[in-house]
Amino acid sequence: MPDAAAKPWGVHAREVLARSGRLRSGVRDRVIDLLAEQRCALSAQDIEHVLRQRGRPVGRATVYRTLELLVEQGLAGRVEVGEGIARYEPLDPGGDHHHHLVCRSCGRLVAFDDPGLERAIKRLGERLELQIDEHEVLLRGACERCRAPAAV
Amino acid sequence: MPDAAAKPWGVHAREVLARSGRLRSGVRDRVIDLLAEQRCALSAQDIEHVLRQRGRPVGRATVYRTLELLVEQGLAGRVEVGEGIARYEPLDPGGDHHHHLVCRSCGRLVAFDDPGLERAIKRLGERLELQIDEHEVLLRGACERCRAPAAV
DNA sequence: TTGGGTGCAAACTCTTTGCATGCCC
DNA sequence: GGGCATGCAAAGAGTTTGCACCCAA
Repeated sequence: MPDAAAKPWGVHAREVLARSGRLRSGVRDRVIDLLAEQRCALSAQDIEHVLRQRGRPVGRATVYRTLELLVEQGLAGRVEVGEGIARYEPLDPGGDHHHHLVCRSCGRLVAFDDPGLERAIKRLGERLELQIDEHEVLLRGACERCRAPAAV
Repeated sequence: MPDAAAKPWGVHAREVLARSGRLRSGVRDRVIDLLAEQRCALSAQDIEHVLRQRGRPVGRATVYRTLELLVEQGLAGRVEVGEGIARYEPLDPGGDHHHHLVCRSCGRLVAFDDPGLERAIKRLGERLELQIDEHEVLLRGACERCRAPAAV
């Protein structure tokens, strides 16, 4: 998730791409801006749809290629929530990260972070003979909206 | 993972299916037996290949239908490690569960369990306004074999 | 001008579905 | 005999690739 207090993610992303020798382009700018607006992950198709709705249609292949590039450069993360679709989200350059809950009722993806969980995973890595480079926690259940529909 | 000390998973699975009014069949028996042998998850294609190698070719559709049935009945679990392929593993009737590490070098899936991790997730559910029905933890890194190749 | 970027369409992979045939009870 | 189970092939969904055209530097 972008850290608004420091440098906006979009700016950071463009800098990293420029530094890696990539040309700047309209499509990449639009994809980056769209991701920068998000609080959570979007699928490639979401991105294609939104950009089309905004009157800036983009080729599907280009969306995938741009996302691949962002992931390669460590700018975006790929989240797999199952069902065979990948979602992408901006990654905090500071290294902070979070996990997701997929709501069974509304399908919404809710982000959260939890130091206790991080600690448990760190200890686990020490306990086992494993080297853990990355971890992903996915919860399935009901989000706060769907859990207490009457309260809303 | 099957609990060998109690009733073998394969026996349990056949009983559950029979109780739910399903016909017994050769293909289902073979898929159940193959899963029962495994220490960890297999993909639908793995299953198809192994059964073909054993001289008992099975239609792809039937494999998927059988796996779907096992998941429906709570007998098997679907593990999504990304890359768009689903893997299936026998589920301990006792409710015990574990998580996985995908090895970056050899692609092996290693199962592990960790009470600390379970506790952290339980607390997390209490802390947030979320109802957590299920959780999945996926680690990526190096398994013990690939981490210390010289030691083996 | 030139090499990277883009879009279209076709290819690919994993999975699901339709339908005729086969087998269990 | 009746219905579920099976297999084949075709359909689907998401993603990747090939290739000709376009644009930024």
